[in-house]
Amino acid sequence: MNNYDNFPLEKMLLNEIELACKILLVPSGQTIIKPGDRIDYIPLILKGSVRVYEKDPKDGREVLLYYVKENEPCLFSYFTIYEDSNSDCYGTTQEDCTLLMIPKNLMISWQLKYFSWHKYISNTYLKKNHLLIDAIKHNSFSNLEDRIKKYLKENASKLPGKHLKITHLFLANEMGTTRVVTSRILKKLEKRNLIALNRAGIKIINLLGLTVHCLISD
Amino acid sequence: MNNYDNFPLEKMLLNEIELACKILLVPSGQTIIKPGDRIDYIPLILKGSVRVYEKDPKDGREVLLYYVKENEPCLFSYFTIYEDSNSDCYGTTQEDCTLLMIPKNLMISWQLKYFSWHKYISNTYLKKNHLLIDAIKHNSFSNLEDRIKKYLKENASKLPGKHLKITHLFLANEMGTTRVVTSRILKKLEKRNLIALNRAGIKIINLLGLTVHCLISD
DNA sequence: GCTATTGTGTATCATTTGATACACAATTAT
DNA sequence: ATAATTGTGTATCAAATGATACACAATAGC
Repeated sequence: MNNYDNFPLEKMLLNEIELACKILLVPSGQTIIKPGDRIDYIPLILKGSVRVYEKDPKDGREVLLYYVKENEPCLFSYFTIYEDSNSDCYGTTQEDCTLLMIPKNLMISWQLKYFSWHKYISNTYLKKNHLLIDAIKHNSFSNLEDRIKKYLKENASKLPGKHLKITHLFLANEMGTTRVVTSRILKKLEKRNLIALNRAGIKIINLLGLTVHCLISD
Repeated sequence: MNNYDNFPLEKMLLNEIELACKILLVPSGQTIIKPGDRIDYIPLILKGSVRVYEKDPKDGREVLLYYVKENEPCLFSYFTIYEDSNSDCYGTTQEDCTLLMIPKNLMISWQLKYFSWHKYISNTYLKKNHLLIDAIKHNSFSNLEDRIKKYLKENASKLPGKHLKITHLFLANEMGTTRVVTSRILKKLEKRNLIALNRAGIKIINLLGLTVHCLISD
């Protein structure tokens, strides 16, 4: 009946949550946190997703850190629980979001009081940590083309018609590069018949295993 | 009197530690963990430091994730506490190390029983998380030259004579690139009188703020 | 309808990084 | 002492990426 009782948490904790937390509805595209913001509440995403990223001090180019998805707390802000520091990243909703706003001070006491909460938070940590490590590996190991291919595959696989409705600029930001470079690579992929491009987005035709080397030149 | 009582932990917990854990002495350069290894004990570094990194499946090039330093647990292995998965990174001692080996199962119960332990572990998490984020930003934002400069500055500042005793190959691995590229950039820095090179290592002469742009061409 | 904005294609050039090959000096092993 | 190994310098070429500029089509706003 509550929309936040799909967590693996004790009933008592769920009661506490209901008493202490408020629910916030945020439309898509809203920046809910930015560098310098003070954090008093930890948003936990009940519905939707949030993109966490930073910006280059010089040219404003974005660097994607990770996404926070459904039933996950926004740990970018959790970093500030023990010390009273402020955020140094951006968090922008990618869809319409339902956020459970948890008062910061309760987070700690719950960790000690409820094992389920402790485990839940720890696991989210671990997951995000793995994502960060993956990002590092991916940035270091792979060239842009492979990274774009992987991104397209991962994000389009479940979509109807494998059609990703994003712009080249958005993809460029996801990759931490510029629009021109992205368009160039996308065009190259289209010429090889791996994807189809049009103004509505990118349609994935055939992106097989990660390192399928093209034997036919161009 | 114990060499692990410099943690901000309760006396009772320290007693438990003494009862349950063994101390391991590991010489420098030893790989204490590698991909596939099963983890039953969490090493906590009492003395020394451990380099945590992964390797490119293709050409074996290394990617540095972070260092674990004194009084920190090796969280690369902590990832495997809740699930029984294995390591997927390397951990190599950089100096002679004294490790406190903590049985995996105790980690969880202590987190709930001792607030000091919980806080200690959480803070280590947060620190490593920040390091990972820094690594991502640094890989994306900066070119090799800036990254090398930053690395030299950070690592040589406290050394006698600001003299770093590392080889070009080692530095290349730290940067995730090849020896030739590293030598090339180091030579460039030497020509600008920022560093001095010799077989014994790299001596830092003058590496000022990160983005001091050189106005004199070459 | 017309105009402004947004998204895309593409050419050109510079820079960075990577790959390979080779020379040579210092150190270590035998 | 000689040979093997390790560490470094450097030249050459290729590939990837970045920067800039411009054209043009689709869309949105008026």
